[in-house]
Amino acid sequence: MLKYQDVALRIKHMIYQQELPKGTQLANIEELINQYQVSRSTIIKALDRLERHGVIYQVQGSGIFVRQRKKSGYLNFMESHGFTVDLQDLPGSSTVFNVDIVKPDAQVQENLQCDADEEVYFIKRLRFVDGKVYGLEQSYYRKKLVPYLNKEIAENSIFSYIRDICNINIGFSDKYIQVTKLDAEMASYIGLPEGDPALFVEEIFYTTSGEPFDFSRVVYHCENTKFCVQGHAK
Amino acid sequence: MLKYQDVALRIKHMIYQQELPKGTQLANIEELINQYQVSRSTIIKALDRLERHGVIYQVQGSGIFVRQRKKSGYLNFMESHGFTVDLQDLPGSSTVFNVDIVKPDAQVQENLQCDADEEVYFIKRLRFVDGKVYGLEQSYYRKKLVPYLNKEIAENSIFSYIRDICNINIGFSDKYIQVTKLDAEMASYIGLPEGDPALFVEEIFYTTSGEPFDFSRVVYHCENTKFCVQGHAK
DNA sequence: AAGTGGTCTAGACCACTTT
DNA sequence: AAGTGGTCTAGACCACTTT
Repeated sequence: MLKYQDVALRIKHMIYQQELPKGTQLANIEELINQYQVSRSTIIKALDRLERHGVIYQVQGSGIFVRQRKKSGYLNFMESHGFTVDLQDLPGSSTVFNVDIVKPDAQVQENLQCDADEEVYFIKRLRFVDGKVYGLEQSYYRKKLVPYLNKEIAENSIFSYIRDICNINIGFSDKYIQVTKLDAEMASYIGLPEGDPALFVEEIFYTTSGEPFDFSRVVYHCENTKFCVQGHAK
Repeated sequence: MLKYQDVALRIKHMIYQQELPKGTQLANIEELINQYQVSRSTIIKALDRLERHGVIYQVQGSGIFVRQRKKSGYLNFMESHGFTVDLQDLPGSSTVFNVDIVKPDAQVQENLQCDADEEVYFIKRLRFVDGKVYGLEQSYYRKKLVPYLNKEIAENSIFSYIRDICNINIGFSDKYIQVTKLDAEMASYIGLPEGDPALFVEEIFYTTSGEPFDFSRVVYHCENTKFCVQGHAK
């Protein structure tokens, strides 16, 4: 584990375990250097990370402060699929309908940057958080990069499997977001009336080396899913 | 202007002006050090910024590459209000209905962390991008921090005014996102049928020193606004 | 083995806020 | 004037990929 990651984690845990309220000032940089026995740059890198994740904010000339935690009941929009996992994660599960090997249609080809004859896994599953439906996911994985998948894996976390078993490093993603009305089929899966509003997100996931390995479409249940994004001008 | 900001901008401009396609490899770090005559750390900080903004991706041991640009027709969700402005910005305008000084109700008090007797500006405006309605915005600004506002300012960019004239440094924000159905009033403003789906975003903006100065609610036109988020695991 | 990005350090100096 | 975070440098060494 890298030093700056370790320091960032320890500071984050300290804030959450002690339940420091928003606005609480932390020790200054000199003190943090002594506490963690690392260089100034390493402390600054750790603090930068925490700032970008909405844990703290730094004020030049003044100090380092605890930021307000997101209101409860909202999912973290940036971490909703695969990226760094939060501390207070809610329990999730899935009902899997399909795990098929198919040929990609034109749209999937374009998003996964692959040919018509390259095989891809197609998985359709209903996802639950805390016992409630939160969305219907339909995703395509390139077999070339994810050679094996089955129902059991899809019932748990596909992303942990991809990371830990396939040794794929997840690098970045492009998310495309819009709002739609549920059609009859979607409505029946989600358990809401046809025509109800829904958030529709298409996302392409890339490995750290820039290869797309997953294209997914998710329709979110409009009542059970609300999101939060803690942004930063930096 | 700071060196790393300058270097980041110059690299970004270079990529966009030369229209380098995705996957194009840039010069390596040693060469960049020579080209821009700054230290290794400054180059790395500049590249980090570009990576987080979705312009490039770096692969350890391999190189620095141009990332795919977001598909056209999608607004940048992270920069949709106040933060760094993109190059290819579309022209925006607003129709302003109210610029009133009011006392905050309970919810506004909570979000702006202020008392019931503190005065706030209440502004209601319909926003257009590229000639099309994209949302109805209702926002509250603390008079203590933004002492003066009028219709003319609200017809243009309130955030540029706040930054450049009020000398407020915009630091970070909390966004809360959900999907709803338009009620009769919203529908008439937006120009869509009642009951149509809409994205509803509440956002609290803070100064760099952590004071909330703006609480806003925006209802987005579901057909005219689609968003993109280019995320990164870092 | 050579090339490329990433981490980490010590230290000088700058920018901004608080006393 | 003192305190606090931010920038920038030169350089050693590590991790990973390509040749």
